[in-house]
Amino acid sequence: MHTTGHNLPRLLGQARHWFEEALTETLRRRGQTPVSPTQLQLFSVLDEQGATISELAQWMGVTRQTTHQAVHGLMEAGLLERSAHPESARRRLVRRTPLGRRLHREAEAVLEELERELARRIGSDTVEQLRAALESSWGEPPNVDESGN
Amino acid sequence: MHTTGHNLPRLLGQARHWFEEALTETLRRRGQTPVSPTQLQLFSVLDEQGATISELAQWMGVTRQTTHQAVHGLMEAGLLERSAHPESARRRLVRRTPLGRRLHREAEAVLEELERELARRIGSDTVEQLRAALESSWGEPPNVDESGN
DNA sequence: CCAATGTCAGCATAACTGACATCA
DNA sequence: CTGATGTCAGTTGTGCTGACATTG
Repeated sequence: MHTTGHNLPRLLGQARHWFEEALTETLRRRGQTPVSPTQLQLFSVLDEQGATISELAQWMGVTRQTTHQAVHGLMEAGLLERSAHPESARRRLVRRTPLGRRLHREAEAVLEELERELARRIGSDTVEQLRAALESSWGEPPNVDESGN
Repeated sequence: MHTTGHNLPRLLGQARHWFEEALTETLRRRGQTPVSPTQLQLFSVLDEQGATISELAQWMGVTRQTTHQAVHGLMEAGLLERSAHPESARRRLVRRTPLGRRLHREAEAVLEELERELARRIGSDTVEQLRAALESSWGEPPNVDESGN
């Protein structure tokens, strides 16, 4: 693996890749509708009540335009639908279709199974510590320089 | 932040983004030669002895072609150079130029400082546990299904 | 008029596949 | 000849910015 032991961002990237590789490969082998990592991420931030494109964009940390195109792709795949927003005419509510809900549940289940498998390999306490560290409030990315920091 | 608390891959992605954002922004503000995240990754896997493109590709987990184009960009920026390989004429050794070595050292220093800052925010023991979890041997991405697993 | 929202169009980057020349 | 290596070319996906219509 050539793990130098150093370089935290690279280790984080590899870990994320481990999950995404296993998840998309599993869904693919089950013959599920193909979804990109980005689309899966959008899926995971969407709750049952639905949300607007702008809200989704904020939660994902990307632009409205990027979100728009991801939503568009998922609508074409029949996994999302838009309906009128109850509070305003210029907002549209994005929600999962029944098919989308099925895929979402399946993906969540796979992720949970992956986490259990990981716990079997490196220990459940290690996984818990990993999760705890990642869920801590890291705050904004700092400036290392003399300024504010 | 809308952290649902769940979804490990997303948490991993955010954490990696925290580092990369801070690193590239810091280097940019210092007026360093602009380098993309991919190029920084290539830099971090390259050791002092140099390596061939194929080796770099394996270490990064991408194709030879992708690696080739990243190396090409870094050569144009004057950060890498190629020399003849001592063992074979068809292989070329990729190495850092003196300028490249400077940038590499600087980036490493920034990453270390970022890790210290993170320790200040979430606790040094938490960071140590994070690193320990990531450095554990996760093995190959598993198949969740009935097959081999 | 102003601000937020959604949309369309175009661009940049970085990954991929395919094809091919070279050389041990 | 075969396989590994490096390279060139083309394609795709995904992010971005800019511009704009709509609406509260």
